[in-house]
Amino acid sequence: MFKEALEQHYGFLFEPALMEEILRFGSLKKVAAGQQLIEIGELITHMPLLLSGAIKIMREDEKSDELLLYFIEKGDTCAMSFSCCMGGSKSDIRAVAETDAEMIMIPVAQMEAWMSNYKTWQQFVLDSYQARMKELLHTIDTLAFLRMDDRLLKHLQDKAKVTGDDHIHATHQEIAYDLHTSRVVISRLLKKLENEGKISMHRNDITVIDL
Amino acid sequence: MFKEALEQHYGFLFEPALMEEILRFGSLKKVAAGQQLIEIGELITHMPLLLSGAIKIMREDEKSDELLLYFIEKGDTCAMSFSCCMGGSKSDIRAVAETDAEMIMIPVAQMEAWMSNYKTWQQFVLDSYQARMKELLHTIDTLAFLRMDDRLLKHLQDKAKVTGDDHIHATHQEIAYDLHTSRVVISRLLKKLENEGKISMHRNDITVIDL
DNA sequence: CATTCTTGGTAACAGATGTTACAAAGCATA
DNA sequence: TATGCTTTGTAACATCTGTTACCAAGAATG
Repeated sequence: MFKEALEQHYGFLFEPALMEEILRFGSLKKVAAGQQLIEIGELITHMPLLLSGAIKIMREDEKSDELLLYFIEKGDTCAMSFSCCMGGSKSDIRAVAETDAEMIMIPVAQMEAWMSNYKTWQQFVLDSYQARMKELLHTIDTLAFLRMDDRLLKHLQDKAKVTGDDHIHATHQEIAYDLHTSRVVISRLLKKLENEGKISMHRNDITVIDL
Repeated sequence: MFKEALEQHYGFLFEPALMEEILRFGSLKKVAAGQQLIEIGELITHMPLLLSGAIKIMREDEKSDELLLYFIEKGDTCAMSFSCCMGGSKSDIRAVAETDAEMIMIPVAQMEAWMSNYKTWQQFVLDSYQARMKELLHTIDTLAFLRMDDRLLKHLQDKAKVTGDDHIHATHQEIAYDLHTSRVVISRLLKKLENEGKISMHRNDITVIDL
């Protein structure tokens, strides 16, 4: 059962009666790193409460160009999934497991009921919206005000943080996709960061020194 | 009184009892174009319901570099002001009247009460969040996937739309601030757009042809 | 060991954007 | 009209980012 993990991450947020309901209607979902959770345009039927691991949220344009928006960690949920559920609309984003992850999936019907019946749930949903909004603003700051070298370093630091490991296992090409640039640009800037002593590099392994 | 305008833009959204309360607790605020409504870091005590005109929402970094996030029009509200109010936190954005504008200001205390008591208000707040989230995603798409010439044209089109006037009265410098670039770049690209027949230019007046 | 595939390094170039500097045009006002 | 201020045009250059091409190092496999 996932009772313990739920208690640990959400027990202080939700009232006992609501915890009961979550246990009753929620189902545990385990995913492996790299697995896709939601695709753009897909209808969302459940909302995830993350228990462990990290999820990366991506955006894509018509030309299939990608961009990493932000990571979601334990104790978080995806407020966008909520808004999509409620409105019966389709997902604006793609969600991919960054690490192995566990989450509780709540069906739409319950969410709507809880919104009226549980003050703590209402607050949780509003807080989630606010948190995601802040993340999006942060993403905008990064895009508008930083150059690629700083964006890259920040990305590596973020990635080290959510995985809890200062060793990053990713190819230059994968990083390039996240930041919406080309592999050559990433290789060039990584070399520069290494010369500046902020990272060290080996094949398929970047160590973030400047955390 | 602002009863008529309120009925017109929000009557179909809110139940009669809630309309009553809005009339009782809300106060009308009129602002002139260019006037600042909210500054970054400021504590927010009221939430606006826009009746007429348009508001532009700006972001700023530590170096006082600016960026236009999006416009708010009649029938909209600023979901971020809501989240700030509820959390008692400070504003992440600056709001400036793009045109003369009228709005109803709702005090924090009422908003919180209505959230529990009026289903239609709850829905309105959630819809606002979703709408603002979509705007932010749109802003991110623009920053990540478009080059400056397309961003500029899009900006001019947006501006024409919210003011309801295809003549834009702005200096190149002002446009440069909104898009976070330099005046020279804007002059260069405007000239290019003019050559392409998408706009025509005179001093302090750009006419958007390609709407 | 030889071969193949993946990954990373680098050069050379193109294009977009940012910067500085200066001139010219338009507007306002003495 | 003369003067000064604001706004715009443009050249020249620097820098950043993206693209293409090719090679080399490392890993995997026969």
